[in-house]
Amino acid sequence: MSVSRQTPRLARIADSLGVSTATVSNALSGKGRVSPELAERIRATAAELGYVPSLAGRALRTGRSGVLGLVLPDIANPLFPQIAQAIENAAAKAGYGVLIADSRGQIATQTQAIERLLERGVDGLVVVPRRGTRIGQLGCPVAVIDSPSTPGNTVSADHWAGGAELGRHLLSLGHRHVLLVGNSPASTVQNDRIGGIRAGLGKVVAETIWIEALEDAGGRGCSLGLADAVARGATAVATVSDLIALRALTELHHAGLEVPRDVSVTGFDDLIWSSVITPGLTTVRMDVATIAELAVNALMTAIAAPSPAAALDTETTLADVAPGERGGPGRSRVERDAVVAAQSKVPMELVVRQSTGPASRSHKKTANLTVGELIQ
Amino acid sequence: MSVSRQTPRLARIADSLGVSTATVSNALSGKGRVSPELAERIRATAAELGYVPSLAGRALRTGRSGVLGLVLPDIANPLFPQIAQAIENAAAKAGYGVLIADSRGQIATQTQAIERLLERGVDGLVVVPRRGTRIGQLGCPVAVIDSPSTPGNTVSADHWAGGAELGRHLLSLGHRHVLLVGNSPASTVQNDRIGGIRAGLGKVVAETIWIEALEDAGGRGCSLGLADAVARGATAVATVSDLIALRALTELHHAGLEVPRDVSVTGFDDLIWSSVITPGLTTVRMDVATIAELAVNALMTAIAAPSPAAALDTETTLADVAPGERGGPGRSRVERDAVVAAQSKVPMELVVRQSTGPASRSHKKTANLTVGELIQ
DNA sequence: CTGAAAGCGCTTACAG
DNA sequence: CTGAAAGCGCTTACAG
Repeated sequence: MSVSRQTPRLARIADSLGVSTATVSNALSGKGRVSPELAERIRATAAELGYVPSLAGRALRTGRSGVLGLVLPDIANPLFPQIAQAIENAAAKAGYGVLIADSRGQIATQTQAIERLLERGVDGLVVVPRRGTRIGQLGCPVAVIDSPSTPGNTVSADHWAGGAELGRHLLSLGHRHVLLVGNSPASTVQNDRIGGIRAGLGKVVAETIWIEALEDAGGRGCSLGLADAVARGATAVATVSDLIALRALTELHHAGLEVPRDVSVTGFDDLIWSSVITPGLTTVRMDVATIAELAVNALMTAIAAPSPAAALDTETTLADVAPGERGGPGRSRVERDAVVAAQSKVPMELVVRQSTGPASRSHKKTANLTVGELIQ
Repeated sequence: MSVSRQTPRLARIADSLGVSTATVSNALSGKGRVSPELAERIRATAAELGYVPSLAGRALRTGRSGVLGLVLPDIANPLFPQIAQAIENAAAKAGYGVLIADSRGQIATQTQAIERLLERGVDGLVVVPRRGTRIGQLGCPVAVIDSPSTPGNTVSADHWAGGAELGRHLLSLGHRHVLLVGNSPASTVQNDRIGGIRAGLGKVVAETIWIEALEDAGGRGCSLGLADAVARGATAVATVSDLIALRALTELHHAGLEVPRDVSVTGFDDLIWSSVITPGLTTVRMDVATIAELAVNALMTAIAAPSPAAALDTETTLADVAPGERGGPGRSRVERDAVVAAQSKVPMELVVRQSTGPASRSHKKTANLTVGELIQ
């Protein structure tokens, strides 16, 4: 591990070379106002001295912190690590740091989280909003990662297309009666996924159940009635997330139904354990890296541009800028105010594993008794 | 959502009240050098104007960024969300932000991640180190979250005690032959957990298998030989993580063994889905909130103290401080250099669910055939 | 109790 | 091509 040492400042480099700090700054930032030779010498000394620029000084002068904020809805969502990693990655590439905040369940907390990040002077915000929340003008560029159905400007996976591909997959396996399982109808992501699956399935009978509604009636962790659905003729259970798929898998198992022999099961997200379990879960994966890159790049553009992005937004608060406050260092953040304008959809990828198989009608109701149970 | 507005600076408050910025600063920071009445008026105007201090200005002046860095080993580890949330939470309480970085698989990346955070001027670092990595002197206070067996200064869950409690639980259920499943013998956390379980089990036969070794031979996702172990007389499979437990659960299921009737299964960590599956997984939960608080508080102490914490560490690099560089704003970070000294162990909590039950010897080998299979 | 002044480290017009 | 100067917003001795 590196041994700590006295971090020299710009002035020290300037002193040791007998030049001005301005020249050192120019040389290091590569703006080309310095002769190539001098620039080279300066870079060499900087490297030798182990110079690390003070972000605080730069931030104060430029009015930019070099930091992005990441606001997550429910950190308990296992998708979080993927997103956080991808964003951090993309941000690092752009030379930015990532400050995290989560809105832990509460809707009010989301606002506070954003507020905190804003107070810390983030240059931009990546928000994965809570269900039913809309992110408005915030005082800095914002990229929203959500469903494409979300009104406003977002970057997201094409949940609908992913669902459609999954639907076609099930259709091609001969499934003609599919049970769709979502968690909350308030989620646009889930609605997109279900809508896509339905479209992919075409005329296939597809009934949808929402866990939230079931649990309101039957209590947390209540049965999803999967065995009943199978008894009624369903040959596949398509869920909107791997987490729900896991619950379905075990409920079916508990009912003595075997996957995929008796019934196929699918998820969404390709969470870490989806490939570990037996049978492996057929699921749909989003390209988080690409989504993160789009979001971060959009922010970078908005941050770099003085205000053009804001011009694309009708609700921009440019008028709020006090006259005589324009330009110069430390200029109001309002001028860069903008919600990232590009609405992008990133394709999803179907991952077929063993949890889906041909629809079979041969399944016997008695299959839910094991030999052991018969003997006892 | 809040409408963005021109953020006024200290001077504006000072101007509008006809006082000096020094007085405003003093009033707002509550250092008590201002008459109560004036202080009150200042606070009122600040609130009215929507004053938000510039962290950049403060950072530059005080030499402190108000930000902590969080370095995570493998962000894919599902434990990450819990830790990240807990740290963010604890940091927010202390008025600190959290900058994330992950070492994505590579060991070298961990060093880079730390470096990046350091360059951003974090005041302290919380590191969950990669297996086999040791975190040395870094140039700022560091709190390591790992196993208590890790040499050096750490805060962690008492994995050993948690394992012991689990072992006693299995013992009390009558288990006399337990299979322990770990991932890598290089992990001190896993060794602690397994050591604890063994201790709790007392004289019970306990064999340990390491997945890493198995997969080196049998390939990724190979069988863990659980059914064989059961055939040899094992009545319980105790794993070092819920993720492994999930794999065990499905492998056992696949082999036609029923949990907990034929064999009990336990995990560690109480991941989100552990209560969702059927049967619910018996596991051991760490008090992440407490761990995070200890880590953050330790950092706060080290940050506040000029250097005392460093004095506790024999490897401190105090000697590196250039003479004449002590004290004053912007003073070298080296002086605050310190690895948090307190080695703390936080108790873990056993969560008993349906995946563990009494040891039963009555299990029939034929149980892995379902009626359906017999008929076909 | 209050204020004038200095300075943290940087970048950016502006002059030369 | 290079430098002197100003200033981002804050806090902290130091005087009064």
